[in-house]
Amino acid sequence: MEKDTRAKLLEAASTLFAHKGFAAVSVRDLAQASGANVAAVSYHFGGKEGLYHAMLEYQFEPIAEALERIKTMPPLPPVERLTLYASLIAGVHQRRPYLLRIMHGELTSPTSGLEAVVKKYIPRIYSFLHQALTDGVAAGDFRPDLDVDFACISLAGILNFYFIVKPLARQLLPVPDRGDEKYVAQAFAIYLNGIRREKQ
Amino acid sequence: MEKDTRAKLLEAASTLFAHKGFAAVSVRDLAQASGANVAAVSYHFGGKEGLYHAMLEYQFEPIAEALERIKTMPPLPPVERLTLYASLIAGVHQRRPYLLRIMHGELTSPTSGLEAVVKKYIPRIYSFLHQALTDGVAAGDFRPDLDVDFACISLAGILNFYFIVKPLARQLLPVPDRGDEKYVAQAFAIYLNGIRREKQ
DNA sequence: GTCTATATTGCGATAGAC
DNA sequence: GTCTATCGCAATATAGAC
Repeated sequence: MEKDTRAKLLEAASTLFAHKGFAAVSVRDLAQASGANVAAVSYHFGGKEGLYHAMLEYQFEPIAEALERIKTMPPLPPVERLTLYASLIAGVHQRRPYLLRIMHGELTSPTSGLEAVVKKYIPRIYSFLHQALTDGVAAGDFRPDLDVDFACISLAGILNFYFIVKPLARQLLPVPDRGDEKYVAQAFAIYLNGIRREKQ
Repeated sequence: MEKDTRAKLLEAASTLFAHKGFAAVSVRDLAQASGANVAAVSYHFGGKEGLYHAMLEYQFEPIAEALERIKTMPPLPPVERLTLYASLIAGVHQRRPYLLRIMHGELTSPTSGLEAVVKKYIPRIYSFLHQALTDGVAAGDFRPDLDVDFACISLAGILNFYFIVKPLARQLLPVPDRGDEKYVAQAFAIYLNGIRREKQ
């Protein structure tokens, strides 16, 4: 029980911060949920904020890995790149079920973690989408009048939103669980179909 | 300066809660931002939570009005109903620029306000979309294999996400401001084009 | 590395003067 | 209806024993 107090705190921090936000979670909550002592947070992470930032880095780990992997890949055709993004979102959500909630928590209610961690990753994801869409327009795959900046936001929105509302959707709305892949498949199909150049 | 202390508190509560979330805003913050006294929050709203709920109701006012208006309207064709929803989102955002942020704050980090206020409105909006999509599939406007539950989430996602990230997009990403209507027009076009039945 | 005990600060709420 | 002063409590953080 020595070294993995850190891991248990990161785990507890992920679920608690994801569900209630930074300000609504106390160090005592974290200690209790993880089975650690209150002092452990300061000892291992230098305080609540340090734990929060470490948790953010932990959550973004699969994103960072994926971005590195993509950099070493041979360039794909635009549609394949967008498809890769869609499957990336779904895949990352399997490994880090709270990442999207946490990230959007940072977007709606920014804390110091936005500057410290989140701002490192968002622009890189955005650039990837932007480039794919720009290339796709140039190649004639997508509508020539497409506003690429807006189209990036649309893709992120149509995919991310599902994972954010999913926990509450099942309690608020009559949405049966038919699987994340099914949602992503249909949403991405709608999007891709929507930005494609009209067949003449 | 008698009666409108209430209004000033509601105004300050809207911006502060929208930007930082319920837990991160103190009664002292609210008093200072509104020019009111700390005791005014308890006097007028029975406490911080009461003010928060009143603010939520105030934010949902345009939604409530719109839902009432729609109930008295003759039934529209499915595509028109979706179009109405899209323009409703844009129009409401003009009157209540913080509504979508606040609502999604409640979705990612639920407080008592979710049960008390938000849960009244979400299912009614969802039903409206669900019915329009179901009718559209039945009428042959939309793809017959469309999963209507998922398609509701997709439409909300593609539209709402923009308004949520807008404030930060301008600081994080190279997205120039080309107007909300332009975003909504393109995003809705993508969505509608995406769910339409393939021309044979 | 872990724990208890404690220092300090800030919180929400309200009693009571005006 | 507004304000000051204050109560009681919970927050983060840490000193020091183990």
